Amino acid sequence: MNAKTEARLQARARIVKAMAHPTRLFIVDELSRGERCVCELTDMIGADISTVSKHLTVLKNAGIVEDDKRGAQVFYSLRCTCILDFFSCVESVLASTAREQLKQAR
Amino acid sequence: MNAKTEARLQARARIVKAMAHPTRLFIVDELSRGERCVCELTDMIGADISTVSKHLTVLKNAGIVEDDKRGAQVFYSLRCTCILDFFSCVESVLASTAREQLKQAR
DNA sequence: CCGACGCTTGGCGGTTCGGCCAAATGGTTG
DNA sequence: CAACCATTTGGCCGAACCGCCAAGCGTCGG
Repeated sequence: MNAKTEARLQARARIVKAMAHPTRLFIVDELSRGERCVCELTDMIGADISTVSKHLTVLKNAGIVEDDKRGAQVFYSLRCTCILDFFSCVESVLASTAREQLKQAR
Repeated sequence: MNAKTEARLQARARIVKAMAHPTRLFIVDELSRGERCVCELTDMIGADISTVSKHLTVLKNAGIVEDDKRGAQVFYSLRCTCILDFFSCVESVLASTAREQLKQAR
């Protein structure tokens, strides 16, 4: 495995890792319906605001969301709606697993 | 966030987490070209064989790959080629980030 | 200018991850 | 059966992750 391949894999892994958490998946899904400020997301998630803020930082560092300060509030939005394709990819795997388990049970 | 939503998010996160490592991304990419035994993958990756075996276990538990013992060897293959859509999703984000950075530089 | 609000940052404790080594398992061969 | 091969499993240890709390910082209203 050469250095170039390695670098590309790490770049990809950085994106995937940023998505690899239930709360962050929720945030991405929610932002797909429009921008939200931190407190709105915090209300929905029900965790400490600092926790949510850190999740948002992770997504921002991965280039998945962007922030927009307006007054005292910070609004987050998806930087690239193509990230939503992730969900259908994941659902395909889940569906395929479910199918397989049904077959086993029969 | 109700229990049902929570459960769905965790199911999704399990899949995404299983992909969230450079070596495992490599394995999935390699398996997209056909089944491989553990030693073949180990040669390409250049890590300890036990390390590779554990990565494969992670992918198997997530339902992404399946194993087939034939004699002393174990051949792994993708259980669901839809997982390859992941790569294009990730590449879209990377491309969009790259575009943005070019714009900044200008 | 002071207090309240919205958010981020630092830090701590606990859990999980990731790598290697060593040992165990299972299959094949002589 | 013994030696050997391919692979898995257990264990260790350092690194990374996650959640909360506390403190810091910019903004707004009075």
